[in-house]
Amino acid sequence: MKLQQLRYIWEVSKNNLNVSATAESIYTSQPGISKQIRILEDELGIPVFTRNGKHLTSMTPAGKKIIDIAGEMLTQAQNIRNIAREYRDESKGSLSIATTHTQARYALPSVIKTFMNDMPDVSLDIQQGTPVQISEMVSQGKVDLAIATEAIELFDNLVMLPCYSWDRCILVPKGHPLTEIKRLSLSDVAAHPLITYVFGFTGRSKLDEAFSSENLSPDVALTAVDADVIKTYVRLGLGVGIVARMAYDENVDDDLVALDASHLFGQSVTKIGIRKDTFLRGYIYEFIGLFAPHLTQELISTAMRLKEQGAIDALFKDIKLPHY
Amino acid sequence: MKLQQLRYIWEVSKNNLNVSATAESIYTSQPGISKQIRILEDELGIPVFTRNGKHLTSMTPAGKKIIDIAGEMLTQAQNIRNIAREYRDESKGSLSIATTHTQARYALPSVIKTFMNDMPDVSLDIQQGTPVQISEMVSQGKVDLAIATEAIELFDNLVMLPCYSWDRCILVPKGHPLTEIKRLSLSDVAAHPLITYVFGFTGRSKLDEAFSSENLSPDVALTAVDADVIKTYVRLGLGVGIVARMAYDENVDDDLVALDASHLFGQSVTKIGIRKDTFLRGYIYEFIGLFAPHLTQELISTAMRLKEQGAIDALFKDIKLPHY
DNA sequence: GTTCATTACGGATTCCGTAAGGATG
DNA sequence: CATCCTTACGGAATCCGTAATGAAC
Repeated sequence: MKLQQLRYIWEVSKNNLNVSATAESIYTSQPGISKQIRILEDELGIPVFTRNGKHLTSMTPAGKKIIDIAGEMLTQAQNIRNIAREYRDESKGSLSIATTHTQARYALPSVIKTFMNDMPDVSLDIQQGTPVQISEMVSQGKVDLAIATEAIELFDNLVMLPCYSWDRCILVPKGHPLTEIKRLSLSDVAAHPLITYVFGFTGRSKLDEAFSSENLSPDVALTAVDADVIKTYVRLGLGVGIVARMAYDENVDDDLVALDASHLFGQSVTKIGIRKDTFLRGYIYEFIGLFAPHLTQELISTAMRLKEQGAIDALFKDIKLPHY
Repeated sequence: MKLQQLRYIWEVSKNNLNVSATAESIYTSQPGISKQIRILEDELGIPVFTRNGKHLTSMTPAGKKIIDIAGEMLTQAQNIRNIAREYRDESKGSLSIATTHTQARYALPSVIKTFMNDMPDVSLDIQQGTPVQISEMVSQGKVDLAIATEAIELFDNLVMLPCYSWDRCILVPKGHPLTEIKRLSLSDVAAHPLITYVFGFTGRSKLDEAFSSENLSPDVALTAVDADVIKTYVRLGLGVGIVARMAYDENVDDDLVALDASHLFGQSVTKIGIRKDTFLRGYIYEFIGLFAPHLTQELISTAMRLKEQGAIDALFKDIKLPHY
């Protein structure tokens, strides 16, 4: 049994059982993969894949289990390489982050500036996507970290670290009737057409919960994936915006008024997602610490270890999160 | 990185960093191991071992971590082989058990007879040792199961499955003064020289606890590792024996009297120990089920998964154990 | 007829053994 | 001087690419 062979069956399983496509994706020859898979199957004495003539049609039950374990072994092999690199040169390496527009635009810039200054030899790579996409990316090991408010909990090979909680505000143009009201109610807001985040984005679910709990069905005139777009349409007078508080900058957005809405909708929590079984380089702890100072290396390591169970829930229950 | 290389560093670490001894133990040449270790270190870019001239003196910090992970990977490789064998021929294979004299002599025979009848193609192998030795053996993967009352809990890579609880009895020759007493007390017993198990064996610790909780320090005249030896000396009139109840057979031991001692000493629980990260063949579940019917495949699998945490304690708290 | 996996084959590499060399205690 | 690891070297096995073959859709 060779690591290479395990890698091949694993890659083939991730490529719809298409050996040719797999060969291309990992830059090797197709017969090479075929051959090695055959050798492995011979050694194990069972087929890993079922074949119809010359096509791979499915995985055998044993094959499924074997491929799962192979995947874990490949992760561990990568961990060994990462440990070696960590000890070889602590400060060099790369860090890839997948996140949403909201984080990339408002929460991350200051953190990234500091990080790039502190760790000049780490190359950073920020990918953007929907919460589900970025969770998937980290789940598959294509990036190191996911930062999002939604969806991370859907992947159970991810450890979820709460970073900070935040509130929403209502954005209206100056002179809008809502600015006259001292303390907004949900029905005040629901009386106007709304402009807010697309479903599945940036805590949108909290909004829906709040309205439906009061049996309100507001007119959502327009949805967008990011606050900049929402602001643009608010400026055009198409409705009132509901965005994360941190998306309002009184210097830049001085033609708009941000009305406090923290009492209307529950707080949302932005989290970091990490694959539970990976070795984390020192500078990754560094980065997380900059983003969420309460997440010490100690705490993160414990969370990774506890992840196997629901036991992890208890770990964060006494932690006071920063609030924005 | 090759699995072979990982195996070499792992084996060397288990052989006091002696490459020659390692080579002998795994039937290969010493330069072969040296070479592969060097190649691995070159690839990783860091030394795994520290060297003083030509002697390996210790593991580097990175090396320690790497060897740990390598050990896990080797276990997983073995799991893959076991899965393959399981699907190839469910009923063939081997099962090795390490246990104590008490189990091998009194608790296991009927189970083993049934098992060998049910699974004629599984070759059984029973090893005997002290509780610590057998726990070590299963911890290192040299046997599949450990069965003992003591010591299993000391190894934290073992899952511990409670099998049955049992009581002790006091063995005396016929006509011994203790047979006159209706309900024995601890001080009654402590008035005579005692013959019982060696420390660290077969629930001996429960005995010590019981006596010391009443501030009694009995005269332990003789200790032995097994009940047969103890019985022999009781027959010679050298003292009263304290043995597991199951060790008294009224047919064979009709020259002795067994006095109930279940109220004097706490119950002991015999457990099975299994390495937490191994794949279990079907017939292993079969065997465990014969030994302890409440241990279903379902329950065992859950226990293995929960082992990572203390969470496992909760799993068995509502299970009613068989009692002997 | 296109897509896809297997078989065939040759060259380069790797692996592993024996033998010799040099350091440690 | 006995023990132990490293280096040197040669034969065997392995790996991986290209080219040809044949089955599936």
